[in-house]
Amino acid sequence: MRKTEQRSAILRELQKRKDHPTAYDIYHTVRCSMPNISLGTVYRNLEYLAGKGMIRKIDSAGGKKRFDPNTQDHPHFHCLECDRVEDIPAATMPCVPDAGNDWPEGRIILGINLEYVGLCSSCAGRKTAVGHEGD
Amino acid sequence: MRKTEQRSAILRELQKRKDHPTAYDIYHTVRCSMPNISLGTVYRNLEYLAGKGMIRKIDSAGGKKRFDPNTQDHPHFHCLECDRVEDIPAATMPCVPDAGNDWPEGRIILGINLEYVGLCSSCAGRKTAVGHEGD
DNA sequence: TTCTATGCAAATTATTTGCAAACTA
DNA sequence: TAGTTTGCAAATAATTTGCATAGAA
Repeated sequence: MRKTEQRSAILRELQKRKDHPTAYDIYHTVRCSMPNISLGTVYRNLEYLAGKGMIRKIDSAGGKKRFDPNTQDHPHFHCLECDRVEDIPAATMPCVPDAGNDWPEGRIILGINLEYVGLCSSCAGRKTAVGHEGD
Repeated sequence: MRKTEQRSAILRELQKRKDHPTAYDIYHTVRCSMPNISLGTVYRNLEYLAGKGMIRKIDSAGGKKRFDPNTQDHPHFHCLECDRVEDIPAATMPCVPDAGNDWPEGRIILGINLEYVGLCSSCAGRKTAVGHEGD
């Protein structure tokens, strides 16, 4: 593992964000201070860092992969309206039957992804407050 | 909504499977009895049926979308080794705080996706039974 | 110097879309 | 007949990969 400006910049950028950026999002931002960085490098580093367990890759609904600087198991919330992904406090994680150990039928659970889908507060407010059901 | 042979065949095929096929998997199978069906038709119908709530689309880890004839909220298990997706009885679903209603910070929860990742029984057995950690 | 990481572009993979023809109601 | 659905192929979108060169140890 070599320490490169690119890798540091990518990690630093991800860590300062609370939204859950895609590789392209990171690329787009890091590019401001590092105009020559390539999308491929961003993808490679994000993948690398996730492999090292320094960040977490989340497969949220919607196709694209997103990244999270928080490597601890915690739920996410995906808004169907604005497509944003928010964090949900880990306290609401399911009552996992022996995560990390054997489990029903001999499986070995290594991780959990819990995603709630629905409408975020802004989008929900916009729909229920006034009563415009008809969108 | 018009009833076409293709749509029926796709739905029928999905309903008879317990694995969680991708659009291509369905296409590949349905093709045996309906050689001219196109991938586009499979994608369109799967999307259509999911929209109608007749089947469920699941965004599992790994990039491709998979489909499930069971529309009820229930957990899935994704094997990191063989990439298979299995069903987990709904009984192990998390203790959801008012799913379907408002929730922390004004969100409205419409659905839940719970995915456990790890090693399925076969893959787990292969790794722990003999003690071949190296691989 | 040695070998990893980068930039760039081409290559893949998954999914979507346009359009004329086929088919259902 | 009227309007939906299909097949085919081209178009997108997201991600990966090959390769020569720049850069870190």
